[in-house]
Amino acid sequence: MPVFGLIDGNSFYCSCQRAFDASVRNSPVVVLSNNDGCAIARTAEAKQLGIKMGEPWHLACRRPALQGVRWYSSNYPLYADMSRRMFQVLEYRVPRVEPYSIDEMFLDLTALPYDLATFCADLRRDVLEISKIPTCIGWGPTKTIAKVANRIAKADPALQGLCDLNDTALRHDWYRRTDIEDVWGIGHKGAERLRRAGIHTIADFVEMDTRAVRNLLTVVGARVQAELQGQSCLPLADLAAPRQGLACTRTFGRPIDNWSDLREAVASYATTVAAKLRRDRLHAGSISVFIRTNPRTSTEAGWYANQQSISIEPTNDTMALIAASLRLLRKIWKPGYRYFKAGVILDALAPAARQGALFSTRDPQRAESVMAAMDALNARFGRGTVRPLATGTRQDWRPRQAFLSPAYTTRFEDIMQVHAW
DNA sequence: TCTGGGGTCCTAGGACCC
DNA sequence: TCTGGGGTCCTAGGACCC
Repeated sequence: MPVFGLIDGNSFYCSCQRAFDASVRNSPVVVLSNNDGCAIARTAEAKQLGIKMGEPWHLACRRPALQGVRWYSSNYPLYADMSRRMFQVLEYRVPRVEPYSIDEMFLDLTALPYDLATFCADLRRDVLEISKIPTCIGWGPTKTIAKVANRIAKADPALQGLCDLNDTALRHDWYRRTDIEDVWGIGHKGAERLRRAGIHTIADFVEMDTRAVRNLLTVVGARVQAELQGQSCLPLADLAAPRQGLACTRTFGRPIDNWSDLREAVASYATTVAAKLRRDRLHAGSISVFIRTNPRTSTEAGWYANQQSISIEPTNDTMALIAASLRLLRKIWKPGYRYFKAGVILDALAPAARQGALFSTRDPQRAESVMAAMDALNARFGRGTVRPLATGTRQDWRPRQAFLSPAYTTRFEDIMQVHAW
């Protein structure tokens, strides 16, 4: 019988901020989405004050009850690096670890020669001590059950951050008390359908006829059911699956109503996504661009959204991707609208093995050395040090990040200084 | 003034073919 | 008289995840 564990960082982004700023260690903390739009991470104290996930922050921050709350713009380089540190601690202690998201990792706890409750308690302590991230761990015979266990560990403080759902009787006791919507893979729509069929708890769901589940929720729901019944369908993935797509999409700091700003924005999104492509040593064979006005504030006449994609000769050259994205943008752009968001999406990714196209229109070697030089300079002196002219110089459409903390672990200028005397 | 970004997987339906 | 059926491939869109 396999045993899967799931460890996840409590209020992960907030905990990353707290790790470097002792002054907020006891305050309610909130981390905002890109563009400082809404709350996407809240500490327990912030949740207690009634701050909701996804709450528009420009409204919420005025509530008198939120006086003592501290908030930050999101700082992804910091969170990604903290995630890597957490992974390292786990990798050293657990035979196999599968990173699932920035703050969650599945653990292979099968046949460990230890008492699992003691082992996991020690694991939590080590992760907290070394990577400064408080966590919860749940475990059971399948990934989906481990997710349920983790959720219970998080919700019930009496459990001290740990929950064991290996035992069948104990599991069914929790199944009776847990809403089916709280299960990994059952979303809002699925739960609504199940409710209409009289299914409310996990206990109700595991007893359903499998064909009925398949009818209501397709094969995906049937797999969730099997996993909850204790039959493992989702193995631990040793190797990260190859990436299928890569995107850079952003809401502008202010609406854009002219071609030249929009062109700059799309060119710089293409530049960002091309750099990611090279970082992962991939080529893209397809590119799409979309633009849209704000559906919340546009009248029907003022609303417009469009998208176009094309296949391209596989490349990771920034200049080629800018050229392609601007050709697409030219096709969908219409004057007279206030655009609020745009994006560049790459698909048909494949390893960037050099495969000398017979009738290539570019000089791949020249492009490659230019890109390598650009990447090296940006790695050495900071992102955006060298970038194509097409990305503009003022860039005053960039998203707002008014409450950004330093990138404590990934920028030389931002490393903390400690004074001892 | 003001409501995120980046992914994966599945299905339905159209185009095309024999 | 009589107007099919079954396969593949691709894409758009939905649902879900963190």
